[in-house]
Amino acid sequence: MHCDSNASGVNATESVTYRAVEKVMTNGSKDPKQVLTARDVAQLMGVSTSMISRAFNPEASISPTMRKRIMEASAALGYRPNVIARSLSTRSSKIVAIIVGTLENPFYAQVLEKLSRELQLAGYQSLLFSLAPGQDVDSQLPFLVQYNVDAVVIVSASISSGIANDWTRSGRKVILFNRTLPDASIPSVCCDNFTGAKLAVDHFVERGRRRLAFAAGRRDTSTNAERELGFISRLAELGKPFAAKADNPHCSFQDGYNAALKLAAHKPDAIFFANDVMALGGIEAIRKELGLNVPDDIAVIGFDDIPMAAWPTYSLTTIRQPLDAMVESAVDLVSDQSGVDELRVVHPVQLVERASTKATSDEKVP
Amino acid sequence: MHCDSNASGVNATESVTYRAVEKVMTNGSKDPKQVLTARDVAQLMGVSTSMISRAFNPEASISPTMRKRIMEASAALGYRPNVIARSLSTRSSKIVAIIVGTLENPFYAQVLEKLSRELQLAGYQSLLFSLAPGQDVDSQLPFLVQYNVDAVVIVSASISSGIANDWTRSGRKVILFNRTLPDASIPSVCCDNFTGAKLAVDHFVERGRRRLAFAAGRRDTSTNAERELGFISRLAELGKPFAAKADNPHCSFQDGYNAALKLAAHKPDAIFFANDVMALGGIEAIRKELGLNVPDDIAVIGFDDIPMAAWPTYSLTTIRQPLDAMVESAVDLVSDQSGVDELRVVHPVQLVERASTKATSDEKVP
DNA sequence: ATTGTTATTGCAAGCGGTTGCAATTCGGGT
DNA sequence: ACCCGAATTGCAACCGCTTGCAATAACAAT
Repeated sequence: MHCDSNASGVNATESVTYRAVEKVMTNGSKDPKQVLTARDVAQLMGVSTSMISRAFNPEASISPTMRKRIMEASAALGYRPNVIARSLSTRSSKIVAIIVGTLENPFYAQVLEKLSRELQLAGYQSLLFSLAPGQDVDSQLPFLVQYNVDAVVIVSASISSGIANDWTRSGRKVILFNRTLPDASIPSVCCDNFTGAKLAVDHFVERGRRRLAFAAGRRDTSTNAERELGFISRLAELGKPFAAKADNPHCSFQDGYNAALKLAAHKPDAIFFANDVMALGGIEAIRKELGLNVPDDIAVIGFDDIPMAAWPTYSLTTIRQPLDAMVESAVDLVSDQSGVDELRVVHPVQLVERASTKATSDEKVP
Repeated sequence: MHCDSNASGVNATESVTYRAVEKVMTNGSKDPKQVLTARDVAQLMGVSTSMISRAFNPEASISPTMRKRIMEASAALGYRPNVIARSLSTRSSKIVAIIVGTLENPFYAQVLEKLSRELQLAGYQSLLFSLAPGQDVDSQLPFLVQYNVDAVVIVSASISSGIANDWTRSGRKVILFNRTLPDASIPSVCCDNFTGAKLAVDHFVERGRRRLAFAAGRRDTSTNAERELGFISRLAELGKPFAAKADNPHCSFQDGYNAALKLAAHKPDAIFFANDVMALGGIEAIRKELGLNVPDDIAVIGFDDIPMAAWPTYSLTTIRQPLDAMVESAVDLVSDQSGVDELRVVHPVQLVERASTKATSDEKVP
């Protein structure tokens, strides 16, 4: 390989750039899908492909000048290492799978959006798996191994702990978002659902509500269980009676609507919904179906603080999940920066007061 | 490697299964992240890796019996070809990038959910790129080439046609969803925004509305432009006056809210919003801020038909986008089943009548 | 100048599949 | 039994990048 002049490393980026274009052209016409490879760059520069590789690997041993030259040439040529090929040798794809259920609930849409954004900032790309209703997380596992993802973030939906354990043992990371698993030692990031529910109870009680009801979400989610437990135990602590509770299969608007109707039979003056979407449904039912007023007849608190909770029509008091912080934790867990010691990250919540719990003596909301 | 007995290929699946487990075990303990490879299966069965590969490739030449044996063994062993490795030689990763803007608008959350689901059914996985507000599609391109995705579906957001062209020329597919680009020959799937807007006008006019206003969305989206054009041209056809128009930077709830207030100055008796989310914001403003009634004082029509449009409080008449059909088209384009002849797929829309446009003489909505 | 150290670089063997080509096997016809 | 073409299968060379190891270059010390 006598590869003429450029091995001398002339500083003239000019000439390099020119070659670049030329190469791209010839290559491009040969096979349209072909892009620049490390070898192309190596040949152009008169070095070995190893050096190209090392230039892009921060840990690798390579002289600063060489790295600089390569980086500049690559930039000029528009070369970027092929992640797919790289992941074959390194066994790390820099892609993480995000498994979500339905995005109907805006909270999860937000989660997905922020999570993928932050992951990208941390150098990961996200492979999206959205489960059809009733579809199991486990059903997606085969795909995950095919794509050898570095980590799996499971947002919502239940997962059989057995499988999850297998998976963690296989060296991949599994992170539960807004979910926990009782026994298993799977890292998770959640908010403090228990305390959140207590805050709701206290808020109701402080405002003179006496007949509190709870509209539960899906039975099989830890999130729901914790909120329910917080609600009930706080009532017990205060020696207050527990008006009623309704279970719901889907946590949807419609569920909230139905729950409100069902609970109405017990004449509650306050309802705590397992999440905001349900709360909105509940408010609809209370107003349109029962002809009652929120908050005068029935005060309402939700959970999540989705954007719609702030809309004037609903102006829903709710327990806010610290989404940004939670996402940040999740990303940390994925990139493993924080030690593995902290398996369960729990973020504090905050009650956001709006009109749906204005004290009875306050103004009326027409 | 004297790999004892099994080369004889006994039909007893029984024994194969047993070996399977054994193999997984030994392998697993050696390197936890290691999973079964084609060579493992090949060795166990006493065939070459080529055959394993061919068994999984429908086109390949392989005897039916052999394929059957391999498939069964693979199933028993839990082997699945590694897509990453495969894509290195085939240059087709079976992954498609979906680029979305914000998911705040539930319509796009729905699009994303369905699209990824259908793509998966068609054998693709989706790599998600969610753009931060103001971030350009082009900024994501480098990542796309790194992951050599088979196709890119751009949902929302504007894209510079130059880049898009480069990209298509490079052999990858680009598909615009709910967007078109004027000059370029980039395939797109949309609904008939133009006709949709006309339907809205007709609907208003039939119900005796005389002062129609339009609350536009983002200037730089084809979708918005088409809806606006349809609205204005239909009014012109009918010889009706055009009351007013408001532009909005983000298509958000807040934008709709503001637009309604701005338009109120022109005393419209009907407003067509560029999308549902804006329409909901508009209704809020009309009720809470202006103290007016929908539809008695001002009738409202939206566009998209998001789930919330059906909520009792809003009961929004809207132009429904045939989401399922659109997604199906997009998937077809990705998998290239349909010839490339049909570059622009346009789906018909449908007006869904709800309370927000009940004829003035009808009942009042309290 | 010579030798010892250390920092750089190149070589070559993978990573897990795919695929053109040659070798082998299998039927069938005569 | 023998030969021929078609159907199967194995071999080996990639795909684009990483990395252990050996070779070389660079530089300091004697």
